[in-house]
Amino acid sequence: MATIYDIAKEAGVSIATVSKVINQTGRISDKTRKRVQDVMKRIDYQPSVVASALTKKRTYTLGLLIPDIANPFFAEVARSIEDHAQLMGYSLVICSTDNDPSKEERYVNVLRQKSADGIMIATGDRNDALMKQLLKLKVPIAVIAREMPALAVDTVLVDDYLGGYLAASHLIELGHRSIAAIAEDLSVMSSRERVRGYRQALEEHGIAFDESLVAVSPFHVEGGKKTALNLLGRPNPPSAVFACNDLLAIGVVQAARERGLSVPRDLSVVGFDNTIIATIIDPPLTTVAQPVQEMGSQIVQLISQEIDGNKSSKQRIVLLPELVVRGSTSAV
Amino acid sequence: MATIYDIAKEAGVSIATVSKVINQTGRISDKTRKRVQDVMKRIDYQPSVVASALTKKRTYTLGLLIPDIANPFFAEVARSIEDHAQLMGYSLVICSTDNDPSKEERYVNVLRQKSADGIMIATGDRNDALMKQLLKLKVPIAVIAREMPALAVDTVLVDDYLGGYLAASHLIELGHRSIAAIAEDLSVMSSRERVRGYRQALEEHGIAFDESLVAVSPFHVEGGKKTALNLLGRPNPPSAVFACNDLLAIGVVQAARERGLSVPRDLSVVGFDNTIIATIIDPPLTTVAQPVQEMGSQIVQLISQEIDGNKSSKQRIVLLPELVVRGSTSAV
DNA sequence: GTGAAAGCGCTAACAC
DNA sequence: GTGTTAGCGCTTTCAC
Repeated sequence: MATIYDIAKEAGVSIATVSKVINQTGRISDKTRKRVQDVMKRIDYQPSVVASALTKKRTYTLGLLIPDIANPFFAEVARSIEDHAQLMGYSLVICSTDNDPSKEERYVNVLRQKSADGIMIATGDRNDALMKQLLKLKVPIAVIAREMPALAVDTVLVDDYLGGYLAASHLIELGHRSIAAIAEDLSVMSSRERVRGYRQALEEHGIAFDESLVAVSPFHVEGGKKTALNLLGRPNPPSAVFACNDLLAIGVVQAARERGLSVPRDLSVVGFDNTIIATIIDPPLTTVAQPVQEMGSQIVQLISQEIDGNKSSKQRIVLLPELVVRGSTSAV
Repeated sequence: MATIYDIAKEAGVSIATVSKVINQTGRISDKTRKRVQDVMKRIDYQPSVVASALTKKRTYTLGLLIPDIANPFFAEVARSIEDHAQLMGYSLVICSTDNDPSKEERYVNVLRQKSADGIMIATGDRNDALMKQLLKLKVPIAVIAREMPALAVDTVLVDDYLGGYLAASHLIELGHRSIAAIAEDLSVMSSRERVRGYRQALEEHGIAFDESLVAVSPFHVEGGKKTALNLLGRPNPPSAVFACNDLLAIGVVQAARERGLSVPRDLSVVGFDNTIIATIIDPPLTTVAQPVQEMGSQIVQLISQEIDGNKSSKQRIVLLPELVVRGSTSAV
């Protein structure tokens, strides 16, 4: 690998001069700049970020903590973040934690050792100890698609409450009165908010809230299916289900099928996230869309401001979800 | 951030000693080792990888070039690679290139500047210039799920030919005689091989190969759908379709539905990859499974050996695909 | 406009 | 067993 010394020698200047043309700092005559640039191009010289990081204290690397990159929703979020990060000159290190606090901690330590410029977090609601630590260490962090109510931290998320409200309202307008909800995990804020929005819609329309219609499920297809099978096996099964994410919703659709029910004729289903999956299944899923592109853009914005230090106070950016009506819902 | 000097001072030793306990090199008495370790723990000291990288020439970072992390197949591959990389002490920088040579080049330059220890490539078949360059630069590389026939480079992939053969044989055994194939892109080796396997199966069973039944399509759902609509609109539509990946297969299923055909009663469909999507749709998709876990494990193995230099020659590891029979295929 | 030199946090050779 | 010291490839002051 060529170093700055090779370039300097070849161009007949000092390494300081080369450094200045690389970083476009100081004042260099057009003539020497051109000469240096030519040499760099000819040698195919790539300045070492690791060397410059040592003095500049910048690695141009961002960590992304997510539950699982193989989960379609988070994969889409990651892609959006990657693109925006790239535009701002950052690379992305992905860290799939499975929401496991010990993996979270291990990954955070790796990111610290590698001097990541910032860490974006979409995992570990329960683990606010982690974030407190990061905050104390002054590591720039930003949270996406999660809510950390008690912590002063930059956040971008969707209005989950509104999302739940939109989903339930849609079903109510279609004439449904017995609407179940399947949540991922009520200890997770966003899940709770979605259910709260659902409940609010019911109440506004004078529908009594039935606690037993709210179920909690592991957040994958199987979980949704099992939970829905229970719900549908009740004496008075619901005519519609609001699932807190698309994977759960698919599970509900599968459960309906297994019970010999047709979606949407016998059972309406609304999901959440609007992942690729929602468009792929049959019937296509009515779901609450998160503006993933915008979220990626905003979080990269937030963390890069945080890194640059031109940021007086923390922000919480709340984006509005949108209901996407497809084929999995219909009038009773 | 605490440095090695802080630890040394606090523990009353030299920085060399601290370095030795960090790296478990040299000989240190148990007593001083313990003292140093205690201090490190107390201060929550994280050794700087960027500083050590400068002398060790190791960043413990691997680049992963893929078409799109939001594509379920590649997301699953990435997850597998991430896990195995982590076990070997490496972090993963993901680079979604959209198969765009200019993005590939940009990402490769970033990875070089950051001194990534190695680059894993699952993108850009056409772009063997890129790989030649990397090879010449002595950057450790390994290719996954792609084939670079003319290049001496470590590779792990599935036997695509066998995969196509398995898919077609399955359909033939079910009594199908008019079997279409939809390929992603015939300039891509793996696609070509899958079609070749399909063709071989036909010939072995004395079924005349009909060129017009092989179609090429953009590799997403919409593409598969459009292509399948054409195929199904022919005077003698096929009774079965082998699609070269699950996304295309979904498109075929959607097309069938649009034509009022039932899958598998009127049309059998086989996919490739066995992504989460195959299990989610209705009917669940019969598909050729790639052993994603094993592939991730193998490629990390290969590249880490390459990095460590204990590797005399390049290898090409060919894993065997397996047909997973689900509900999208049936006898004619 | 340009260059000399100190220093970023660490490793590794060598001395003791 | 432990410490001294010269780099690793770059940035940044400060002189000229």
